[in-house]
Formats: sequence, C-alpha cells, structure tokens
Amino acid sequence: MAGPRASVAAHEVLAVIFQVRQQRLSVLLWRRARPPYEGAWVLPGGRLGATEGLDESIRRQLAQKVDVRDLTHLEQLETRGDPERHPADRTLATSYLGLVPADTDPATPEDTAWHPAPDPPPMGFDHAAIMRAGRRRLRAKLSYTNIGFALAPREFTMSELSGYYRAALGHDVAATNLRRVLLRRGQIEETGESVPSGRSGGRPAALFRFRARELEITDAFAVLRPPSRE
Amino acid sequence: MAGPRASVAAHEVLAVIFQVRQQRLSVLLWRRARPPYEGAWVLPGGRLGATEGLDESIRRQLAQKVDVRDLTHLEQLETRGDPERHPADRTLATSYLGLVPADTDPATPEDTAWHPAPDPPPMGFDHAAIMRAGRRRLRAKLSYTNIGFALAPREFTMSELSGYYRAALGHDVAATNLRRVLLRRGQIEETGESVPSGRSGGRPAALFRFRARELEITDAFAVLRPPSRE
DNA sequence: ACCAGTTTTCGCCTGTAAGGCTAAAACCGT
DNA sequence: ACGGTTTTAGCCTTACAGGCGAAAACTGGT
Repeated sequence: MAGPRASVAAHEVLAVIFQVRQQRLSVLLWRRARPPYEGAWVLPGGRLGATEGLDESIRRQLAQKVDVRDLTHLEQLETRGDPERHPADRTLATSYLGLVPADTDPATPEDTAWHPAPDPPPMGFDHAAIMRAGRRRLRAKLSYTNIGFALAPREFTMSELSGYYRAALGHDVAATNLRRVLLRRGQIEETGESVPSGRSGGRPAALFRFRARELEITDAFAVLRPPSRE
Repeated sequence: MAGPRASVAAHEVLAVIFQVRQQRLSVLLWRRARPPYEGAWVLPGGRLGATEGLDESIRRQLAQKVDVRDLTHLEQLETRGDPERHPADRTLATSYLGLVPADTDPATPEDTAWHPAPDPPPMGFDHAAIMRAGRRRLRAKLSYTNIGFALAPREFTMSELSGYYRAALGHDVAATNLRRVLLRRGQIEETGESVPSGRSGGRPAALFRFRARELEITDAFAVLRPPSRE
C-alpha cells in the first residue's frame, strides 16, 4: 500500500521583497545568470543549505542582495512543489514575504533591481504567481494588522503614510480616515514634532510613529468574541 | 560567497485534521509504528512521492486514514525545516489544515484515533506545535470567512451550529448573535424545514444551511476600503 | 501687512455591524 | 390548561468606518 517511490528533492527559499518607491509598490528582482530561464527576472533566493533552517536560509540568501538590517518584516508565505515547476530537477520552493521601509535605499548588486509590482516584467519559473500571493498577503494584513510599520520610515506625516497605503493597496486611501482608524486602534502616535509641508505652502504636518515595530493583530478583527466578562 | 553545501532533503506532508465530536474539537492522530518516536502519537502524513505535487500527496496519504470524500476543506498551513526537527535524517515538512463536518463518522484504521485538540496526548517530533498552528488558523478564519461550512453538516439548527463554533473557538458563542452575524453576511440561509428540539419539549428549531461550500472571505473584513464609487 | 492658494487637521454627521437583553413564539409532558 | 423548555424576533447600546465641510496653519506674492 506504499505510495509512489519517496523522493529526495532539492529545496530552495525565495523572497518577495516589497518597498514603496516613488509612490509605487516595487518588488526586488534578480536577473538569473544560468539556464534554465537564463536572463529572466526571478525572485531572490537560492538553495537551502544542508544545515540551515528555512528562516536562517532566506536571511542568508537575502544578505547577498540587500542590507538585511533594512528588512523590517519577514514572514513565511507558502510552499510550492508541483513536479513541473522546475523544468530540470525536482525542486520545492518555500517563499517569504519581506518588507523594506520607504525611505531607505539599500545598496543592491548589479544583477538586482526594483520593478513595479502591479506591472512586473516577465518572470521565470512560477515566480510571478508567488509574487501575486505576496501582494495578496500584504494587502490583507494592512487591513487587520499593524504591518504598515514595516512599509513606513520611523517617522512620517499622515499624507506620506496614506501614500504608502495607497501604493500597497492599489487604491486611494483618505489620509483623514486612515489617521482616525490607526489612532483609534492605538497603532500610531504623534511624536510632537511637525515638518513644513509641500513646496507651495500649507499647514505644517504633524509627525507620527508606529507604537510597535512588530506584527500585531488588531483586536476588533476577531468577531464572535467571547461574551462580556464581569 | 557560496553558502553552506546545498542540501537534498527528504520532504514529508502532514495534516491537522479537525472535527467537532461530542461538543469538543478533536484532532485525528496516528500511532507511529517505527522509531524514532515509536508508539508516539503523530499527525497523519508521510513522505512526498517522487512525482507528486504537495496537495496531491497529502490527499493520497489521507486516503489511507479517512474517507477523503468527508474532507470539506483542505488548505496549506506552513512548512518547517529546522535541521533538528527530525532526529535522524534531515526532513522538511509541509503541513495542511483539514476539516471534517460534525455529523460524519469516517471509518479510520486501528492505528488512528481522535483526540481532544485542547488537551492532546504527548506527540512526536514538532507535531504538537504544528497542531497549535492549525488551531490558530481555524480560529482566525472562523471570524472572517465562511469556514464554518466545513465544520457543520449540510443542514443544522442554530444551537447545533453555535456548538460547533464554541468547540472550535474555545469560548461561548451566543446562538442569537451568531445567527444575526451569519445571516447578515449572507453566509447561511433557512432551508424552510424545522426539527423538534431537545428531549423535553421546546420550540422546534429551523434548519439552516451554508449558501456556499467553498472558502469565501467576508467583505466587511477588508477595512480601509476604496473610496465610495459613484 | 494683507490676501490668495495650499495642505493639514478637527468636528459633525451618517451608515452599518456586533452584541446584550427581554419578550414572544412554539413546542413537550403532565 | 399549565408549567417547563427551547427557539426566535425585536429593541437597544456601543463601536467603528467613512464622507464632508470648516477651521487651522503655513507660503509666496503684491
């Protein structure tokens, strides 16, 4: 009753790294140097080392592409294992979602570049589908977690923040509503300082910061709560 | 700059199968027949076949433990790859969350049994942690999706349904509130029929069914919506 | 110094969803 | 018919999302 012959497959880790650059959600891609898909854009990553954990491995691979200290968030996304996803050898891939805050410009090697996430170049393997899964995950978590902290710099104005949300969500976000929602949830707070606004005048904008810099799930999100406790 | 020697690791798939049995959330476990962890309870699953996809593999493995037709939901959960998670060989594991509706009693082999999920027996490997991840996922999705359809039989009364939710969530759920929430969301509808209630009288309960039997995400869950379209 | 233009911020209002509570409805057995 | 039991419907409160307009706070030009 044993199934098909058990396989011993290669395993790779990949990362979907997003950053908002010039008002657009961008993804870090790497130009592949060898066949198959030589010259195509792919997600950064590589083979799992013999003694590495998965998290450990993706951090090591990324260290060759971006300054890992700029990574404000990293979480596992999904694992793909279709026998045909890699034309040559059988290779499973575990992907991660990573975020870089909007103000930093990490040094990247020559074979690596940022591309617009809504309209990426043709990508090798099944990496385009993995990137879409990353976008979906990011969009969903912007609603019910404080994950915005990972897209925004340490301090920001509300109009800047709404710009990051707009880029990531793909639709307009009213700064006034965003402010209320995040303040009520206790995700952000005023720093007390303010900065002059745009080139042609305008009221100076107050600076805000996220209170936490780790992922937290919004309470209100859990519906069907336990009955009121007394 | 090449990392550690690339590994070619074994890969297994595991499933966290939940069912509400006698008002309690239960998990299907399997008594392991060989070392390591011989005799310990583990999650059902096994080695990935050489030509199988991951989804395909977990369905094949499960077919040996439960009638797969009883599975109303199955989704990928997470992948673990700590080098120490398997004492002998390096083995990665991709886990799935599966659900069986409350009224069925699938035939299971002798080495397989249902155990209370809140208070499981000692389990081998890292399977206890995987099971907890499955519970967290289930609890979260009960809030913002229609995943209840996979826990409940085709037709049910509201007090039965609130029992399934209570077991899965681990706290009381008011039947009257649950009814309103699910009706407003359009997740459930009345069948028109009703059944006599408990042993000692009482108003007969209306029967309900879920309108969809596939996972759908509740709209209201996405906060920070696009501005009103006209 | 004042005014027009700009951007941010505040306040008021609306709609909708969650959830508590009570009364009514609909049955059973005696 | 009446008390016990369970389900269902209605009413109310609270909380959050989001629209809109007015006020605040600045810049630059006249």
